[in-house]
Amino acid sequence: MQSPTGVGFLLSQMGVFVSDGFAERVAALGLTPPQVGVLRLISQTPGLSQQALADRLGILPSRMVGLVDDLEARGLVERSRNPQDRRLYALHPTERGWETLASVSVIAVEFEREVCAPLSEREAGVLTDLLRRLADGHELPVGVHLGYRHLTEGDAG
Amino acid sequence: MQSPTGVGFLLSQMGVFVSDGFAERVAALGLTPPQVGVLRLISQTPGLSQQALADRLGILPSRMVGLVDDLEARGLVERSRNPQDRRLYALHPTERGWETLASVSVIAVEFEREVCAPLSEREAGVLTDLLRRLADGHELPVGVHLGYRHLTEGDAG
DNA sequence: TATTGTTATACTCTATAACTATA
DNA sequence: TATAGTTATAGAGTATAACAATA
Repeated sequence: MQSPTGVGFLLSQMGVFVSDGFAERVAALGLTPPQVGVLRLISQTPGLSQQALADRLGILPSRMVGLVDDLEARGLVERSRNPQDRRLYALHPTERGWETLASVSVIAVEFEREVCAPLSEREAGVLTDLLRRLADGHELPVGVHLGYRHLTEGDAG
Repeated sequence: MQSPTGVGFLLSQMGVFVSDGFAERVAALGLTPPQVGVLRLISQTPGLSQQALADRLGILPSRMVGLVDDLEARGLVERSRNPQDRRLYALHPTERGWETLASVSVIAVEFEREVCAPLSEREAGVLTDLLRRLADGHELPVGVHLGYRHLTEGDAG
């Protein structure tokens, strides 16, 4: 921990607070944050294979198996074989998957409101802008959470 | 994953980025972030017992044992028995412990500079202020990192 | 021979609970 | 009997490496 009053410490502290809060809220839907991330990406580009998915999220293929297993077991995602290359799956959200994503979206909007509650609307806007410029400046991938990636390829920091 | 453009997502994403970066940098001193937290608290209130320490950081006593073991093995912290109650230890930094803390401080200042590099000095000040008001508004303990605490007592979120 | 998905295994981190020594 | 510290065990989460099916 750096000086417990600096930007670094506050970012790290708030990051854990937000991550925990979000995890707690989507747990009400029976989901974990990594599952939500996978489900969302499948909805954005339906038909993707597991490894393509794993690649984009920085998750190991072996780990993706279990995540998709769970989503399939909950009836949120469908595995269909790609007839052109029967090694690949083509992943699609089910109707229930789309509904669940809508619920996640509602939760996210509400949670966003709670997180920003101590600030005025204008201040929240300023904060968003500053954070986005930080993320851009450090070349963080847009919309991909670092917490998903594996750390074996020297990509930490 | 909330909407990958909102404050919540950005805070979580930047939080991981900063935590990883800090961990990587103090690893050069042979330390982990929890060890740094323990060492710093011992320096702030020397003579504390292990359980008092554990209490303040939200760490389990059994976990504190290993953390102090490591710090002692590296010659950064001394365990001396409290003569009034021989069940308790009194923990103090060694001279090398104080030196290491100074090095951590240098690392932290430098890292703070790197994190804020994409912003002007004035903007970094605004960001600090907004983050501090968020942390205050959500009643996050000052200077205690949530990542240390155990989650068994329903205190997540 | 290379690639997708899978499984089996190991490793890290941390919580739980039982133990000792002091009080 | 209660408390500080310790140890031993177990559980969650994730990485590594070997494997089967398909190309």
